[in-house]
Amino acid sequence: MVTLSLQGSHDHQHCIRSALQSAHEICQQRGVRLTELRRNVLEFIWQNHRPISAYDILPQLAECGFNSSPPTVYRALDFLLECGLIHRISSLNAYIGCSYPHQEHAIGFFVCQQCGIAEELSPSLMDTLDQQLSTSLDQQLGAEVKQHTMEVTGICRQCQ
Amino acid sequence: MVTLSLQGSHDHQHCIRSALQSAHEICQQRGVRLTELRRNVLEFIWQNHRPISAYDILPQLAECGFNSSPPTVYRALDFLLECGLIHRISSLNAYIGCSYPHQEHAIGFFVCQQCGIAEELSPSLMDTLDQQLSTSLDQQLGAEVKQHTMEVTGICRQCQ
DNA sequence: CGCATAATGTTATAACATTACGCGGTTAGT
DNA sequence: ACTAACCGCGTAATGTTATAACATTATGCG
Repeated sequence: MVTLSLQGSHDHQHCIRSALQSAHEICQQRGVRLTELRRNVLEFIWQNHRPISAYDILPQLAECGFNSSPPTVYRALDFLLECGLIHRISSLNAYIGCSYPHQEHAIGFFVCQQCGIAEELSPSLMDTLDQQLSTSLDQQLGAEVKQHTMEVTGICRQCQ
Repeated sequence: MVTLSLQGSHDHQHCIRSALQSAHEICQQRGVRLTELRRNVLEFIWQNHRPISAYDILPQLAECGFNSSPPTVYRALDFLLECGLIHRISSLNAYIGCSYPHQEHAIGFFVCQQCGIAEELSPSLMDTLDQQLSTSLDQQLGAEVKQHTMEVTGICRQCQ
């Protein structure tokens, strides 16, 4: 699933449905429960391709009649992160849906400085970078790479 | 200046002196003032190769007789960031001295999960990654890269 | 049913960062 | 030398993000 969110308009309802469907499959596969609360949080995150903060989710939970205190949303976020259904963009303290939930992959994002939209870097691109990195880090520092996250900022096509 | 902090023991006094010397030069060059407060903060950050949080710096400022309230330290941090003398590692909410203060460069770090030490990725490695990225992002998203930060975690040589 | 465990509710607090206002010293223009 | 503008810093208050600790409710299983 590739969202193409930066490549012009798209059927975002499709993104949402697809994300929920994937979540369903992955949770089933893992034997964990996609509860209503968790599904709601995931849906809020998928409202658009903009990273959303934990505290922006809280009032939306309140509207749906859920308890809305920080632990509630953070527990749901932790669960979704754990399942690889969402990612955290640490430079923004914000969360965003994973565009490639069915594959293990290194995590990277392009974030537009202007409009705030974010697009996940493709696993294949991340793989390429990964190889460069692993080799170089081993050579230069004798260090072993476990995981990496990458946050690139720039100007997206629409804003140019 | 390459710190080699992950490659075994090193003369850390040299790191500190070198960092302060560079800071002096760069500030002079830019026509900005490296005040006592700012120099002290830089020195605290260079105590070791571990990222340090803003709130860890505060009590140390207090010991030296400086005012110690958040704005004081954040102003100094902003100044040092602006001058490229330190970097912020956003996944840790922490700050660390720049190992390559004399060159403009993309910013990346290796962080050891075990011991917390951090090492800046060399500008040459970052350049290589940069090229990959710029090309791919242009092709895949039509987006233009302005800046990127990279945070890689793993196990350093000492901890292996 | 009765139990173990998972999920959520609730209260409080920790950790990180910024806004707003003011004051004293330095400096540039007249 | 006067003074207006700016810079660096002090201070108080507040905003934002995240977690700890404990209580309660829901779910699944023997």
